[in-house]
This record gives sequence, C-alpha cells and structure tokens, in this order.
Amino acid sequence: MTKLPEAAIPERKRGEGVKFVYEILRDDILNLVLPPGSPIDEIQLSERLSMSRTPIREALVRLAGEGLVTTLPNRSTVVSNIDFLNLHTFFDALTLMYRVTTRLAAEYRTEADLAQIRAHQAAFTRAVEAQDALAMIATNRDLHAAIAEAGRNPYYSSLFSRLLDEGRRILRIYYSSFDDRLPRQYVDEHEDVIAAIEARDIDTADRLITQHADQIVRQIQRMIAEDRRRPLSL
Amino acid sequence: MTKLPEAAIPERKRGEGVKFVYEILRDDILNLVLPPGSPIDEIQLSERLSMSRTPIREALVRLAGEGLVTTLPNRSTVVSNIDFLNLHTFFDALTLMYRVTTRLAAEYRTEADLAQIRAHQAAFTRAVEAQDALAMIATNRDLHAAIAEAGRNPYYSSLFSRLLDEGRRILRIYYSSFDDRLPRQYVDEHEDVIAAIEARDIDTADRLITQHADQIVRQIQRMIAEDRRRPLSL
DNA sequence: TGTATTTTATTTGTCGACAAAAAATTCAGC
DNA sequence: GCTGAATTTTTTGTCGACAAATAAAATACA
Repeated sequence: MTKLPEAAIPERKRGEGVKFVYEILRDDILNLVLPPGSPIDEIQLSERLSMSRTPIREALVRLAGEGLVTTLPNRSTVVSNIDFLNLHTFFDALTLMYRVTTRLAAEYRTEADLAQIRAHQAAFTRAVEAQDALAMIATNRDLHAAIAEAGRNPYYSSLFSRLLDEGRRILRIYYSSFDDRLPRQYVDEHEDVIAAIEARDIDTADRLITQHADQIVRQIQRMIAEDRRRPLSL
Repeated sequence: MTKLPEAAIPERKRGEGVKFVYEILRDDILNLVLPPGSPIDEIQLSERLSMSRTPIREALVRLAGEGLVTTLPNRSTVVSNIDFLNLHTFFDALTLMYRVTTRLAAEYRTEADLAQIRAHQAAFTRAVEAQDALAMIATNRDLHAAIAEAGRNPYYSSLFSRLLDEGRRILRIYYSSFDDRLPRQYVDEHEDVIAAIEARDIDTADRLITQHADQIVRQIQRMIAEDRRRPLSL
C-alpha cells in the first residue's frame, strides 16, 4: 500500500487506462499484496497512478464482476474475502473443471496447442527447480489455463480461470509451507497428462487429471488443517 | 430503439443509477429488443434515461463482463453476437450445468428451496397454459436458476445463469415456431425432476434432467435446422 | 465518374467538480 | 468519565466538459 518509491509512470495511450489499473489491482489481489478485506481507496489510487477516478471505477466494476472485489453501496470497495467455510464448493467446481477442460483438450488439441502447453509446463518445471513458490503458483495456473484453451469451450475456460485465480489466492496464503516433494510430483503428473492429451486418449487424461486434482485438493486441505491460526471466514 | 412515448422517468435514488440502466439494457438484450450487433449509443441512452454517461458506461462494463455486449476500443459498444457456428460448446456446457446443479439440489435442498422451486414451476405452468412463449422462456429460466440456487454452489450458479440467459436469446429468436406439444411435455418433465429433488434421489434427478436437457438441445437444433434463413454467425 | 485526400462531425475515454451518504469527530448533558 | 446528539470530514455517485480517436462528408484530382 505504502510503496511510493515506484514512481514508474509509463506513458499510457488513450484507452488503456482501465486495462492498466485493472491489471495492477488484479495482480495485487491474486498475490495477496492486497489481502482479503483490504479497502480500495479510489482517490488514493488515482493519486498513485496519476489518473482520474473514472477509469479506476470502471476497473473496479470489472473486478467486481469477476468476484475479486466486493462493492458496498455508498461505502468503500474491499477485496473479496476467501470463504473458508464453503471451500468444498470451490473444490467441487475446481475438480470438475479440471476434468472437463482436460477431456476436451484431449479431444480437440492441435499441434499449436501442444506447443503452448509444453512451454507453460517448461516454465513450471523451471519454477520448481528454482524453488520459487510464487512462480510455481503462477505457472501452474497458466499451464492449466492453456490446456483449457485447447478444449475450445469459452464457457468452461472462463469459469476455470476464475477458479484457478481463486486457487492462486488460497495457495498464496500457505506457500511458505510447501515442501519439496509435492511440486516435483506435480511436474511428473503434468507430463503424464500432457502425454495423454497428445495421444488424444480422453479416458486416460481424465483419470490422470482427476488424480492430480484430488492431490491438489488434499494438499490445500492439509495446509489448512495444519495451520494453527485457522482462519474462519477471514 | 425509437420508443419515445415511454417517458416514465421513475425517481431514482443516488446509487441506483447503474443498476437501473443495467437492468434495462439486460432485459432489452435478452428479449432481443436490442438484437445481436445493435450498437449502443451512450449519448442517446443518457438522453433517454436522463442521466449522465458515467453510470451508463459502468453498466456497459458490467454487461461486457457477462459477455452480453462487446466493447470495441474507441468505437461503439455492440450487443454480442450469438455464435451459431460454435453452438455445440454452448450445448455441452448447458447440459453439464443442468446435471451438476440438479444433482446438488437433490443433495442439499431445504424445504424453503422446494417452496421457491414450486412457485417458479407454477409460474411456468401458467405461461404454458396461456401459450405465452415469452413468459415460458423467462419462467423456465427462473425455475432452473432456482434449482441451481438450492445446490448452493455459487460457481455453478453463476455460469449456469449466464448459459440460461444465452439460451433465452436463442429461444427468443425461434419462439414463433413453438408448437403446443413440447411445452406441456416440459411441465411434466419438470414435475418429475422436482419430485426426485424432493426425494433426495440424486441419480434419478440426474437421469431425468439429462433427458430434459437433451430434449431442449434437440428442440433448439431442430428449430435451427428448419429455419430457412439459417443465420451463420449473424 | 470514380478514387484519394483533406476537412468536418460524431463518439469515446478521461478529467475535475459537486452533492449526497457515511464515517469520524466534537460537543453537550448527565 | 461516559453516552448520545450535532457537526465536521471523508468518500462515493453523478455530472458536464474537453480532447483524442474514429467515422462521415466534402473536396481535389485523375
């Protein structure tokens, strides 16, 4: 919040103001630079980014539509809370979308899709080797988003992206407790899934991604269970 | 577009401006009063609703987030096209969401949920008896949205609502070709599904709603096939 | 007459300002 | 010293205006 030294005010063209502030806020929210519950002050933002409140408000409307911020009428907008009490709905939807998008990817993937997917998997592998937890979270998200894109169903892709973003926030809370074993296992699991997608083997891809999804859900649940402070609804 | 006689300018409180214009535009889009491709003129709207462009733009950003309008940079916003070339992705997602939400409803429904669902089913029945195709489309949507609410998974509900809205636009195109047989059949199918939800019989509810969804998909496909002008991507 | 180029007009994206609400503060009364 | 009402301050929602960008019209030229 109080990082004035970043006086990097890149010359923005007309029409990119909303996108600019949208991406900054989105990144800050997903990386928990703005933790859940943080109030977002329009005036403060407009001063920091040296732009008027209008584009900032439009970016906030967009973020509200994606569920990342919550607008209280006539009161401040805040970063949306993570609903720990209803995490099972999140896990349920996440697992289903993992499966559906991967099945479709195995059915419809092109060579170009595979190249994209492999590039993201390579980035994920590098992040694991560098033990960079933040990069792991981000590249893992990008990999699965790329697989979803190969499935070519925008309805699924958009919901899945939203779920992956929410997962990014949740993982980010516990990223300190990553041990070294799990990420390397994920690399291998990814490789197997990608191989099945390449072979257009829908059922195998489904079976593997289901295991992968269950694995991730269990990991998050374990992280929450082991967490001393156990946030209730934050 | 050119309906000036509606000079009903209801006294709006501060903070309801965006909601007001959002709901008007949404209704007009879903009822095809604003057909796909229609340009949305901010100034014209601001004069018609006698408000400034700011709340109108925020409503447009919200609609763009839901995919109902498309904003061309530095050019006019238009009502989103219906992608007839990729309808299968729509049918796929629609069928899956029908199933998932109905299964969850059978699992988690409360008595209050059932009352809500029954009320919507009654409204749908009335619309069928009155042979009011527009009301059928709207009440059918509300019924399934209510079932989804009973499933208590906001991720599914929001995607399903979006799909039901898109279906409303598609059905609205062909509503003239409704024959009398299908709607009455839908009433009975709804009754059976509701009974299964009440009995908490997940598998039966799933089986019935799958049939119901397939039925609807086939009806839309038949309507499109029989349509002489066969819109390509409109 | 048809095409390319300049000029005009329309429309969007952004700005600064103002008034209504809410929150924070001050003050009065006990 | 504490509670509650009145006042001030802050923040939001909306407005009208202006400049960049685009579309439309007018003009020049072949």
